[in-house]
Amino acid sequence: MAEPAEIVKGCMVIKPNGYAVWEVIQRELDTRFKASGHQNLYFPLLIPESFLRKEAEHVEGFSPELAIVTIAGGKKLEENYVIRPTSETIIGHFFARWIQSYRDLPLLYNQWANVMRWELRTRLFLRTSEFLWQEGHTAHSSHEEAMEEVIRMLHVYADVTENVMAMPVVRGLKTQAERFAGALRTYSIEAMMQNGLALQAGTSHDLGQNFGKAFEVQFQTKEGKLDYVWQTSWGVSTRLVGGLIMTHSDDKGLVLPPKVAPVKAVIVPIYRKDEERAQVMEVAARLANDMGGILGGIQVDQREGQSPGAKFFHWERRGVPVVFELGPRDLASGNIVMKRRDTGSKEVIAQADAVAKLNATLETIQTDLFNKAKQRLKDNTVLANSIEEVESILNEDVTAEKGGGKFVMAHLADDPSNDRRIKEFKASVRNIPLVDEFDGPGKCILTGVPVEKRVVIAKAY
RNA sequence: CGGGCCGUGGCGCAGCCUGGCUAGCGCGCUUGCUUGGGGUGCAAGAGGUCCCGGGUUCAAAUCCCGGCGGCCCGACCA
Repeated sequence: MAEPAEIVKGCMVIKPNGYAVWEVIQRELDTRFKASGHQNLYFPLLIPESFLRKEAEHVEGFSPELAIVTIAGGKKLEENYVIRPTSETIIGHFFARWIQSYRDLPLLYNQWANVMRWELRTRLFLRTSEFLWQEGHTAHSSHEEAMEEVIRMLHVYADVTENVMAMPVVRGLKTQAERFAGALRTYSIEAMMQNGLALQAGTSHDLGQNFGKAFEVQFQTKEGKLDYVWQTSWGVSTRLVGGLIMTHSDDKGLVLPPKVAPVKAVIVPIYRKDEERAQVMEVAARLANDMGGILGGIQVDQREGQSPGAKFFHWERRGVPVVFELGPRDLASGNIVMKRRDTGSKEVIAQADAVAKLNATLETIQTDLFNKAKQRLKDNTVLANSIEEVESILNEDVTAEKGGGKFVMAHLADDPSNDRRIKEFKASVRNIPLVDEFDGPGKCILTGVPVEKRVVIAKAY
């Protein structure tokens, strides 16, 4: 059916229409990675359990959700393997062997892979036990350089979510309580879904020298001294597809921004008799070719035995940005009917203008979808100046059946005890935005200590 | 690990309480005709270990016992 995926035993089956969207996102990310000097490589799925234990915080953070292989080849293993929940440890192991000198640095690697985290509660695309992702892993000779990388990749993620997926995000620093297990600092991009809930859409970590020390990744500096490398890691997953769906879709089905839509436009032919069919198909094929053809994401719906109405619904449900209707009436007039998926508006245009109109419309849809999402984010971001206010805003939303979730901006100190207090409201501190769009410094609403800026508090997926 | 619900053609379900004819409905599927500018209509047809095992009974999808599987709600999470 139209659903892009289904779930079995907590794991995801991604169907062609869902996977095609992921492929577009992959391509957009990958070209950006390459452009910033990264290379793809691949590490094993199975990681010796002992590797995990080398970084104390890391193993503590991931233990509860590990899937472990204890038997292989019919025999109990001397040492268990874990199915990778992420690859920092095995990569640390190899970095130690590959890096000797500052001349070997930086190492800028990325891997496209699947990982497994045994979640108790799964949700299609947003939280499944197995998911596809990319994980970037880099090693640097200084903390400054590593931090530049961390921030650079955060912006790469935001670039793709905002400019390709039309999904606006808040870039920021995670609180200490929320950071990646084993990292010094974690940055994230946070998106707001249509119901106002937050979705962590990507993370970028400053690993400091934690893994360098745990795996003895040392290098000789220019000055001839030994030092541990500074590492980063960053990742986004198929969760992005879920975010995309929940950002733009409506009651009729998917709505895909043109830049991620695998199929950008479909021509639905309308005819009664065979000779009409032949004439319509000929023009449809010509127009489709002019518009870019099948490789350009343009299709003619040639299926027999389906009424045009059924075809319209079919493509609408799948989120195709533009659907054309072409029938005998249009052949006579030299026109074609163009319909936008996002607004539902129909326009009769000259066939001669079809290519130009399509391209212009695709661009319009792209920017309209982004602006609409951006406006929603803005409208549902509110200030709070006391913990009571935070609570009441967050609680209001519980009653609102179709959402009403908010990004609550408040001054809050980065202290795990403060995070715990927020958790009582079934919400969390999403991040501390890089750019302060509000009123600057203030006093923590819980402790009164001075803080630089407001943090984002929200309920999240 | 707590609380609730459910296993019946591919999918969604009814039937079960109160046992009894050939196990039914919708969607989907196949074939033919018809229709076609927003889910065409008609006709014919294919498709079933009623989750598994045991028990009660003349008789079990239905009642009893045991098992297995799945879903939803809460605490962990990209």
